Amino acid sequence: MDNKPAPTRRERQNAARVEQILDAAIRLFAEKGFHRTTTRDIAEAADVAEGTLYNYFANKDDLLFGIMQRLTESMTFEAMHTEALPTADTREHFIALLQTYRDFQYQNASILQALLSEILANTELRQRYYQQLLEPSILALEKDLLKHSQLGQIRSVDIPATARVLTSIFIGLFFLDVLGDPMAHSNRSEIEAAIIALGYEGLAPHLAVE
Amino acid sequence: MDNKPAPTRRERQNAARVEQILDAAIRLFAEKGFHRTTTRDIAEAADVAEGTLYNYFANKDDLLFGIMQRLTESMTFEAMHTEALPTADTREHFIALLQTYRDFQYQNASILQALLSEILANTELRQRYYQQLLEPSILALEKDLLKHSQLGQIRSVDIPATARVLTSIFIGLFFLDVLGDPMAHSNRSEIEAAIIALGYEGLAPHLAVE
Amino acid sequence: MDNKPAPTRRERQNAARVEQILDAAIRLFAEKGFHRTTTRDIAEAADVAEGTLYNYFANKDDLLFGIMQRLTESMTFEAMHTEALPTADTREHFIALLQTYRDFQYQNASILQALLSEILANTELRQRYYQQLLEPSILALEKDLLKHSQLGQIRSVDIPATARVLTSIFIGLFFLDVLGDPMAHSNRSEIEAAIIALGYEGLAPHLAVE
Amino acid sequence: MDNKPAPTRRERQNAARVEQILDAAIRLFAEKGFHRTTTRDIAEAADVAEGTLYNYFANKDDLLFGIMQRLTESMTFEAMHTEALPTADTREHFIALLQTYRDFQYQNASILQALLSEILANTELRQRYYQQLLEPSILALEKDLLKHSQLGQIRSVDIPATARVLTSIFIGLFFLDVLGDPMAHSNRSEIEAAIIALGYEGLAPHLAVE
DNA sequence: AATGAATGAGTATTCATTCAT
DNA sequence: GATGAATGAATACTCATTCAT
Repeated sequence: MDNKPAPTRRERQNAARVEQILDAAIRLFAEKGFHRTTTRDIAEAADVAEGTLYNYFANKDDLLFGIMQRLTESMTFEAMHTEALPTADTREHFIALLQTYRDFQYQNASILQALLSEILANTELRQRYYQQLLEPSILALEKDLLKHSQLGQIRSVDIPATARVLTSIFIGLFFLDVLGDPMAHSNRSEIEAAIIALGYEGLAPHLAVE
Repeated sequence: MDNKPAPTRRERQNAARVEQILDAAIRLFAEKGFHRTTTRDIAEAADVAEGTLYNYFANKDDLLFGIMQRLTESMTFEAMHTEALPTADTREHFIALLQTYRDFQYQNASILQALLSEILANTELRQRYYQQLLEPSILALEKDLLKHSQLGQIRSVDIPATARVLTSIFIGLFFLDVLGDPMAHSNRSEIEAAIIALGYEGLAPHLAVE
Repeated sequence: MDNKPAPTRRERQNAARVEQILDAAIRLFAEKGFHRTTTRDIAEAADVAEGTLYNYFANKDDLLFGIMQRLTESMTFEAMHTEALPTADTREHFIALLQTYRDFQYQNASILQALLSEILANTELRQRYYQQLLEPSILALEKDLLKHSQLGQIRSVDIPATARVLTSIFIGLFFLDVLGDPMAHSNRSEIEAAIIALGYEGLAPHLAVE
Repeated sequence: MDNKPAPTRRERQNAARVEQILDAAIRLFAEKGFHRTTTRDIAEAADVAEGTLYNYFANKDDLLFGIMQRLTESMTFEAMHTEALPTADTREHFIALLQTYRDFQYQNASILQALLSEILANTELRQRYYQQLLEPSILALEKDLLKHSQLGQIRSVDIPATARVLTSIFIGLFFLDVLGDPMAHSNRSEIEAAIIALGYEGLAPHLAVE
């Protein structure tokens, strides 16, 4: 069934080198930003010679794309599997959804911080990020909302707009965390409770239908 | 009451130069990012000599702080005046609040884009941004929520957490816009309607109390 | 009559810097070749900072073009003025022509050596050299030969071909000199006599018409 | 008489590898020059690994010496055999001599172009070239001129100087060709006729002795 | 205050050469 | 012998900052 040939030793070594270099780059980019990190820094942190970087990445920018690539693969495998989440109880479903996003952010915190700054300043990276990660994520959310809407489990709303709002919450929270907001950093569960309270029950003084 | 002396011609000229330089820097930083913008670029765009920049700003980083300063003043004067917003009808109040944020983002779009990237990568700037802008904004929101909560106009919720969630929405939306999401860019009013629908009424299929 | 404004001090300084840098570059390129000369070498020899080079030349290649430019101007002013040479006695005329070429080569020996190597390897430089220097030189020679031919002072020959042969002699002699041929270096006058003997009287055992 | 043992298969393979590598190097050096050609380029063009180059040549410079060596062997076998040229008619003899030089240049055009640039910039190569190729060539020419002079077939001239002039013509013509002179490239036979007209009969309006 | 030429430390990238496999 | 990944010294070029005018 699996017709990929077993990777040769050389291929395994190559893959290991790529990981080794990306790990170092991610750490340093997250710490001090892309531009303040030199290729020498990366080489030292990865414990290879500077020239070796260029055997695996065409140039410094290409490291960013490599990091993006890793994030994309991470998302494909670990997040967005909303189908696997419990659907019977809608409230539970959204709680599970929140957890999925939170886990994704936690597991990729360094990568996200390493990328975010450059995403804002580098047009090509920005487009790749939107197309490979953000748009698919928004579309998955739309699909999920649509399903629950059709089942009558949520009120009829503007689904694309709502998907944007939810996505904004996740992005904004990550931002708040990076910016050092103590609560965003340490009280994530309370914030998630507030998201549920806000998004599911609403702020209005009302009576939810049982 | 106003004991500032009237600005002299010299002071007015100075202030004009500062604005002229900051305008150029904001435009260029927003366009291509802080690191890809050279002091020569800025000097040319501001129509002054490179050396002149250093008569008004200590160094290149200081331009960022100058931009931050301008943003802070903008916020102090234009946003956060939640007290001035109508309070009688809570729903109307929140709509007005959304407009306030939206106007602030629109009027300062270039500045925000110019700053955001570096805020994520520059520790000192990050801290200033949090202390001067984000924290006051969150606190104002908390105060506002508290007032409406005490008046019984909104349900009892975790106010600090809810303030973070609302702030995240605004930040995240700006992000989506910058990243090129077509809806975040062109259908802001629909998204704001979704925020109200989501945050005020909630997604749950319920009966709002009249 | 001269409507060029007198050069300002700054302009004079600029021109002086350009000369200072070109002098250094010529010397070093002639000594060790273009590729074995670093921009640091040039800066040191010219007694300026490395960055200063780039205030006057776009890049390292541009130094070659600057050197070419100087050679072109040198030729325009000093050589190719065959009209000024005595024409009454044809033999004398050709001797004077030889002297003109020799003087040009001597005065520009370093420049020529600095350029020749790269001319052979750099397509753009090669084309510029041919168009700006070699072709005009060949054409001037053709014109000169034509004049003497029409006056009946030389035999009827294939003028373009003969101009190429004469040009080849001058180029080839320079080459021999650079390559270290002792005679080409030290006995130029004997070689010039041989050129006259060869080219004017010919090798064939004959009787020249009086 | 030939006491070289027959080459073993190993030796033949070695020689073939050397040729394969030199062929690639010559082509690339001629195309883009020594310094703009990387060892990787050469290895790829020769279809061997970069490391393999170093089993046959000590370093990159050594490739130049290898190319020189090939040129020297080419000259030894193909050119300079002036003894074999017809001598009865002197004019015919010089025409045959020109052909010999022309053929040598045509057959070794790539090699010559590959070498010439570096010969001007690399002292050691320059000396080798002079000693192994140019000087022998000049001496052979001197010998030839001396023979014809003693036979009374050419006028009495300064033989070493004349040999230099003739050599210069051949070098200079190659140069003109490389530099893109259309006539030097396409009308070689006319130029050779001009050389004979110039060098044998002379430019002076005279009567050649039959 | 304004200028802009000069500075030189800093940096991404290249590439000849080595050497473990 | 052949390979090609690893190396790291070398280098062209940039750009924030200074300072003489």
